Amino acid sequence: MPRVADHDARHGQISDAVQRLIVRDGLAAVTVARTAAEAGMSVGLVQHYFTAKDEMLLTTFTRVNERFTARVDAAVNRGEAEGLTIAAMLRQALAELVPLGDARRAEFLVRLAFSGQAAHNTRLAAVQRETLAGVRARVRQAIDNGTECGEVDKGVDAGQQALRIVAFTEGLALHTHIDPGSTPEAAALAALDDQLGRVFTGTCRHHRAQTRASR
Amino acid sequence: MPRVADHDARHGQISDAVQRLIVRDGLAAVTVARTAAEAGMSVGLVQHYFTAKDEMLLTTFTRVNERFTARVDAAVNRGEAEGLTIAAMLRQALAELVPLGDARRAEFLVRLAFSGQAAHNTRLAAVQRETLAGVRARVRQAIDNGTECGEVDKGVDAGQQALRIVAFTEGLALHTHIDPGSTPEAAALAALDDQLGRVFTGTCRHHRAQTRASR
DNA sequence: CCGATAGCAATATAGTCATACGGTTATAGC
DNA sequence: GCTATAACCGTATGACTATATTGCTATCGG
Repeated sequence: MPRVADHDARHGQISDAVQRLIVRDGLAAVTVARTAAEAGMSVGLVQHYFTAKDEMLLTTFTRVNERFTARVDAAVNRGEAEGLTIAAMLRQALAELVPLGDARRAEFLVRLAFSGQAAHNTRLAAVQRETLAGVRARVRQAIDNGTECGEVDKGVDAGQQALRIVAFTEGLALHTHIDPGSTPEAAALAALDDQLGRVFTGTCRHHRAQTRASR
Repeated sequence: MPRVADHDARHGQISDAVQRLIVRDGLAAVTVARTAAEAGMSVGLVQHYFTAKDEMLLTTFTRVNERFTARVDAAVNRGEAEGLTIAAMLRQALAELVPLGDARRAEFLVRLAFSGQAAHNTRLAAVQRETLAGVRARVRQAIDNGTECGEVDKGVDAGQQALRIVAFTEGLALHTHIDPGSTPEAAALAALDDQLGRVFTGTCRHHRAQTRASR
């Protein structure tokens, strides 16, 4: 058969170009011509890999969310490996949502840009909803583990608290972005700690935290 | 002089049309031609009142934010008139941020749509930042009043808590929008109550709450 | 009552956009 | 080495877009 190309790599190149454009100039500035230029390829090639612009954006959003979820997972695994308390581990994981530093800031801008579109695009909305559900599920699992372990009081509703913790974190992230002046890094993280401290009130009985999520 | 028109009324008609378009089809679907049609006037007339599309959008965003802030104030005044506790009054005011019901949902969608744009438009960002600052200031004032009155413990940092409460509320609003299934109205309001309950722990000493903001 | 001017409309213009399409090149299998 | 076919490019096309422009109309001040 004819010559072969690494489709996944190409999709990645294009998605990365889209993300760079969004971060630099906003979602409205993303055109397929500009994306092609940014990715260093021709318009025709972008078309070859994405039948329509919609597909390109959906794929980009999906990939961003996957990477985002992977970062949260990585933070969880790292915390676990380092033998941190569940609360400390959650803190690291949730800090991934807040736009501190270039990487997180870029990711946040992309997710924010798509938030507006998702309201009128079923497929984008689904991706967004599932990502949110995933983060909530992980936090919920951590709280459950905390309950079993002793860091969390029995009787707290894990699902309810997970919802509140994630909501708080996202609001904090948004405000950090809108007005970094009155929400400096230290204040944001302190707020996060405080919120977590209201749920994680105890100390783990085991000497090693068991935080493996079902996944 | 020639015939006169009510400029403010025209601006209002056009802004309202823009808002309806955003709610129905998203910010990307807003064109001056469609706006004119939605407002029931000619393209030329829209141009007569707004020198550029940017101006039109900025004015729309400004008006939405003013209305939004006014609603928060109205809720405060209403609570005050009804002799509610400061906590109850704040609850009503903050509930205005959450997209429950058509009016609040529409307003939320418009604010969300502009959030993405504000990241790359200084003037939109300024409006957004000032609106946020206004809401925070009102919450802060309420907490200060609560401290004086006895509903809030002395020693709580009003600014810090106001920041956290507003952030939490906005996160809750966002999640209510993204996934109303797992964030039903009752759950959102309960979460809000819980968050407020962590700051407003006491009871007012005076028989009438003093909640007048400086403004 | 009249003319200057704001209000208002219709059309022209220049540009951008997503997408279609025709063509070239390289290579995997035979 | 031939050939089918994926990879890839450049440009054409037609739909929109924001905005400029031109001109008509109604009415306020004198």
